[in-house]
Formats: sequence, C-alpha cells, structure tokens
Amino acid sequence: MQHTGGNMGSEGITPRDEDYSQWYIDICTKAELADYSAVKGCMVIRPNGYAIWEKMQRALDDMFKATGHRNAYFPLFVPKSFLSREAEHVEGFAKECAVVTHYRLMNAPDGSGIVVDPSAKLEEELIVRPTSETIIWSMYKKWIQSYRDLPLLLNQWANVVRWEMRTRLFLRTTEFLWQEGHTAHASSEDAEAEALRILEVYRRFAEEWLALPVLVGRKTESEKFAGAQHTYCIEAMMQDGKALQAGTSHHLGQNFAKAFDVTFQTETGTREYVYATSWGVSTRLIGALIMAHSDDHGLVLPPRMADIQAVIVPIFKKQAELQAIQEAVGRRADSWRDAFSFQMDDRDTVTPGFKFADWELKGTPVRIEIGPRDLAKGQAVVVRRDLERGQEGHKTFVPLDEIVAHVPRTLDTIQRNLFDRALAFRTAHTYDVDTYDEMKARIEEAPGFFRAFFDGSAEDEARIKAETGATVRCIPFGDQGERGTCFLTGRATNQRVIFAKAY
RNA sequence: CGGGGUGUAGCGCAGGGGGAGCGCGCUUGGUUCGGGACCAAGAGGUCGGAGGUUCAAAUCCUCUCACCCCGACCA
Repeated sequence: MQHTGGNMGSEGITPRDEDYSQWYIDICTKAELADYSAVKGCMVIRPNGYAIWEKMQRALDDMFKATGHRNAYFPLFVPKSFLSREAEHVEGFAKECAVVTHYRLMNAPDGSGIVVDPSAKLEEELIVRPTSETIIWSMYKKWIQSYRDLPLLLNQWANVVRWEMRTRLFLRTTEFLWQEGHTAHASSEDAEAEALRILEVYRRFAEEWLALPVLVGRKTESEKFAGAQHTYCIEAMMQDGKALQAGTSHHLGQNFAKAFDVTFQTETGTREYVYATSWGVSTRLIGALIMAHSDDHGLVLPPRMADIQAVIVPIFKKQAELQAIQEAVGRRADSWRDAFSFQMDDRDTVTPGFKFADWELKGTPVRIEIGPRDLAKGQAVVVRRDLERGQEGHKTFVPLDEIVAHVPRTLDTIQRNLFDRALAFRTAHTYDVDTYDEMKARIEEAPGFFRAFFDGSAEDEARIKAETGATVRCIPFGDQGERGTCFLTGRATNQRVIFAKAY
C-alpha cells in the first residue's frame, strides 16, 4: 500500500488484534495527526498532531523554567570538524548524518532543470545536527570561565535529523522535533542531581499529563548514550506489550568538557573541567500517547493533552431548534470556557451519528449531546471517550446548569482512568522470571516486561537480544537491594532489570 | 542493505492491446437528522517517468524513479 489517509473515516481503521502496526498507521493518518511527505522517512505533522505537541511543549517548558532553565537556540548546521572532537559520541551518529556540501543551485546548461552549482562547493562541509552537543559545547567554552558562571542551565526546542534506515510515523522519522537540555556544572554531584531532577520532571510529565505510567531507572552500559557516563530513562509499555523509551537524561561527566576543552576556575583558584548533563524528549511521545491509550475507534486523548476537551453536538431538524440550542449554550459559554475547552459542531451537512464517530476518531475526551428533548428538560447527554458504548458511566444525563461543574470532574476522571488502565495493563504484562529459559519460552506468546535478576555482560545482553529480540530496557530505581541469583549466569547479584522488546 | 508490496480521479481500488471505470469523498438542488442518511444532476485523469514493439499501449518488452510495509541498525 502507498499513501494512506484522506477522508475514509474510522470505518477503515484496522483492529489492533488484526494488525497492530497497521492500526497505528491508521490512527495517525485517519485522525489527521500526520501524513507522509514527499521525502522518504519524513512526515508532515498536521494540525491535530501539532496541537498535541504544543500541549507537550507548554507543559514541559513550564516545568523546565520552574527548575531554573532558560531557552536558547543554536544553529541547525554543525561544521564537520566539530564531530571529530568526541570520538565516542560520533560513533553513535556518524552513520546517519545528512551532509551539506553546496550552497547554490543553477539552471542545468542543457536546460534539463535545476542542478547543484559545482562552483558553489563549501570549503568545509556542514552537518545537519543529529543532536547539538558539539555546537553547544563549542559555545560553552567561550561562556564559561569561572565557577560563578555555573551552573549553566539551557534548553532548546529544535528539529534534528538522523538518517534512519527504517522509519515509523512519530516513533522514528528522519527529521523530528524535540527539546534538548544541556547543562554545565561545577561538580559531578551537581550534574548528577541535575540529571535526576530532569528525570523526575519527565516522570511527572508522563504520568500526570500523558497519563502514561513509566518505569524510572538507569540504562545498562550497552544501552546508554555513547559519550555519557551513565544514562537515565523513563520506559513505558505500549498496548502490544512492547517497551518505548519516552525520555532520557544523561550524566555526561567531563567527557564533553574534555573534548571541547571547557574548564573553569574554582573558588580556590584551581582549574577544572566542567561536568555536564543532557536530556531530551521528542515528538516520539505523540506515538507513545497513541499506542498507550487509543482503541479501535480511533485516537483517545488524555484530557490534559486535548486541544478540544469537549465537543458539543447539537441534535436538530429545523434551524429554530439549532438556534435554541445555540442560545442555551451561548448563555453559559463564558463560564464553560473558564472550566474546560470546547467547540460546538453545528455543521448541517452531516448527521449527528457521523459527528459522533468523527470526534471519537479524533480522540476528543468528552461529547456533549444536546437535542430538543434535552432542552425541554434542561439537560444534556455527557459521553466519555474512554469507555465503550454500553459500559457503566459511558453516558450521563446532566442538567445544563451543572455542566460547568460536571465536565471538569469528568475530565479528571478520564485522565485518572486512562492512567489507571495503562498501569493495570503494565502490571498484568509484567512477569517475574527466575531463569533465562523461562523468559525465552514466554516472550513470544506473552510480550511484556520481564523482571529478572541479571548481572551479565554486554556480550550476554547481545546474545539475549539475538535469541529473543529483548533488551534490557532499564535497571529500575527502587527495585534494587534484594539479593538474588542472575537468571543467566547464576551469580549472586542485587541488580534487578527489565527485559522487553522495544520500539 | 536484504525481503515483500504499490504507483490509474482527493481517498480506496478494478481493468491487462482498440471506448478510462467503480465505491467513497467533492459540487448543486431537494428530502433527512438522538450512532457513520437518501434521491437526482454534475465536476474531477498527461493511467509514476523514459524508451521500445504495434496500424493502435493504462495494458506487452526494456530501463528508470518514487513511496509504503517487514527485517537487520537505531530515540
């Protein structure tokens, strides 16, 4: 199949149990979150999708500011020479960098179209940033002289490019949007505290805003960011039991300071390399949101992520009936607007039934139906997106004057229910395993998180990945200390890890 | 980079040497409207591109381009 999308409606959504991967694509395209662009591996984020990103940006940005960070913007282009300064770091990205070699086009001499002007070759080639560590650290070298300049706490909202072999809408695209924080500190302890502070910001954001329960922990040596001393992460479970890394925070130690020769003078007059962190989340979170909550009818948005939290569907035959409904809503619009965001769908070109399905597809958390019969009784029908038709609580009759209080409560209930549901799903799909054979036997028919004592080497991890497809997603905090025996080597260990197949 | 698939109307597809079609959507008019309405009349295409075979190519041959999906690799 080629480009999907268009005006098909949710009738065309592939059920999850039939083809999870196709279901995901259907949600993205039919809910008009994204569309394929002319460039392979690149996507267009449509208004419905971008609205979600804007919600994420707003919430996260406020949290970054509240923890003392400021925004800045660094250039898209990085001189090629910068990338050779940090060999370990380069290793991770060199194979997927886009390179700018020329700066001008011209008409082809033979009139066949536009060609690259061979005389406009760049002296030094430019890399399109796959991440901004190098360009940022080249500036930090100029800006940091003294311990008084520290800590330096910057974040940037930007696009980056990684030339991936295999792409997937939102989850892995050639170009994507993200935020990248880059901080510099006077001590290792400060950098460590910063990395953990941000990890906690990410956890709170995921759980409180995205209604996405996450495991918080540390990456193993083989899974950590090349160039980091260690990497922390939040990991979420999708509805197919696969893990998705939803955010990372790195303690970079002095690696980048040494690569870019960034030193500062201490209080006692000595000179020391600065300590660093970096951290980021991307538009991938939109993919996480979709795969955590949505169903076979379409997108399901947590209320705090919904641009339109409630849609009002008027039921009417005659214009006079519509007018009466509009007046009833109009009288209360200001107070409603203060309590929740809503939109009236008063199109007279489609039937109410079509609107119901349409707004469900788009993920709107609450639907308020108002018809002549309701109006006569001074009530409305409030319908929850998170419950199936016929389920207890799906539909409620609410007096119009109580909508202002009822809807916000319902939104809170939905937000909480989505989280609880996702957490219950994760719990039900998390398995304690004592032996490697046990995991091997179960992982195919029961995808999920496998919790095991493990102290194997990077080679052991590679072998497990080759044999089962599973990797160590994280070493969760608060799950350590207990003694056990490694499920592979049989050695005594207190390290408990989560194995899972991952996106 | 391997494997698979697809390029024909906005979307989904059929057609396989001689009139470019169907469904949905779109436009206009009318009847409808509490779970994806109906009738009628319309608009809309260099059949991905190039070359070849032929009296004649969407269709056969050669080459090419592009995108999608699955895998390896990676956020």
